[in-house]
Amino acid sequence: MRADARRNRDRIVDVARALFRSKGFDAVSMDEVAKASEVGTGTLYRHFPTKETLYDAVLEAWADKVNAAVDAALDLNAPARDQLLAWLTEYAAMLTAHKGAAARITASLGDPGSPFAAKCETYLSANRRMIDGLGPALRADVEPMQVCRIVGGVAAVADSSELPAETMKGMLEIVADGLLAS
Amino acid sequence: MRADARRNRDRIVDVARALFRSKGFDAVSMDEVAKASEVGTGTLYRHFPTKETLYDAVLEAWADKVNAAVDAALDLNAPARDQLLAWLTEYAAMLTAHKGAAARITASLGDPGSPFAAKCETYLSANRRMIDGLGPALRADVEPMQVCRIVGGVAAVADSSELPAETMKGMLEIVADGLLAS
DNA sequence: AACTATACGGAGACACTCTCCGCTTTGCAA
DNA sequence: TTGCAAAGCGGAGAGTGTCTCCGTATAGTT
Repeated sequence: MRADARRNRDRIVDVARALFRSKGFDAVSMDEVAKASEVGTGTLYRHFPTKETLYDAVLEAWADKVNAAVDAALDLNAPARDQLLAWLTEYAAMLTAHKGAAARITASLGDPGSPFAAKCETYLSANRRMIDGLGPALRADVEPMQVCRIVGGVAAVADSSELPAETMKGMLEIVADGLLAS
Repeated sequence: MRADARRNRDRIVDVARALFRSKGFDAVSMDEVAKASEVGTGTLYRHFPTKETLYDAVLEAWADKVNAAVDAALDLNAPARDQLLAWLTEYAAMLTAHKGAAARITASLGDPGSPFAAKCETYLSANRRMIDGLGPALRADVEPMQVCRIVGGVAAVADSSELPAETMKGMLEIVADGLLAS
């Protein structure tokens, strides 16, 4: 990749990240990203064929954070319920960090053709690790995909309704108790 | 309202219901509704100022069904868990009956200005009745709004990913167990 | 039958995603 | 250094969507 292209690409991602974070995915137009990045729309679309691929690039750094959160929760010297709740809270918080991200990512959970497919894999394996780590404390039949979908759904609602963390906590407690062996 | 206006309005709602049901909210344009209803777009927008108000009119008959479902679940001669699960299943099924409805309705849960505000009230009071009916079988602090949001979130995911009923059932069992007193 | 309030309908304003293609720049090779 | 092909740039505009404006037509009353 030519140096000017590299520079433009990096600047676009930085600018887009700031815009998406402050205004939400839907409220930011590609023209707006192009203008703020001081490139033409053609340049923008050369680097990112669709708006979603741009979003994917913006969210690139998440994978590392996800795995770190699993480790942190499992290392917690606390009952399984607290470990689980810590992870779910962190997981939901990451999903709602960008307005509009939770619904979009969660919706593409079963779709290998989605631009978010790689991120979904990361989430699934993180939940797999969490489930394995907690072992028999959880109900026997729980699947990573189920956790991804339930928490993703709750996070999407919280995101679109802009719920406070406190409200979120109450719902995650219900989900956590449902996931634990009874 | 003039007779021709009444006729047009009714026809628009019928046509729109069929279109939304078969193709989903997002995949149907207002032009398409107007054309299929054999009216101009101006006429369509006179009756329904926004696409969402049209959707609201299309979903008008739901309120009755919701209350009937609560009664049916409470009348069930079965353990509380089964009653709860029956209601949650029915509730989620109604939300996913129209593609795209679950996310839209659930997102407007706290917003009194939404065109779906009346429907949200219906759902909330239905869940209130269910919670009261099940009494101490449920965890003490559960709120109707929490149930609406959690089940709405799960339904929205199931809707967007077109999950089979079986997959849905597994997730609702987790939610139900989380709602029950432990 | 005349008249007026009401309703109709479609052209088009505006916003958005994404494409096409002529022009410019970069980086390599002579 | 200079020339040149490949790579990149940028913006006009195509296509599609929601929604508005306003001249025309019609229902219902007198």
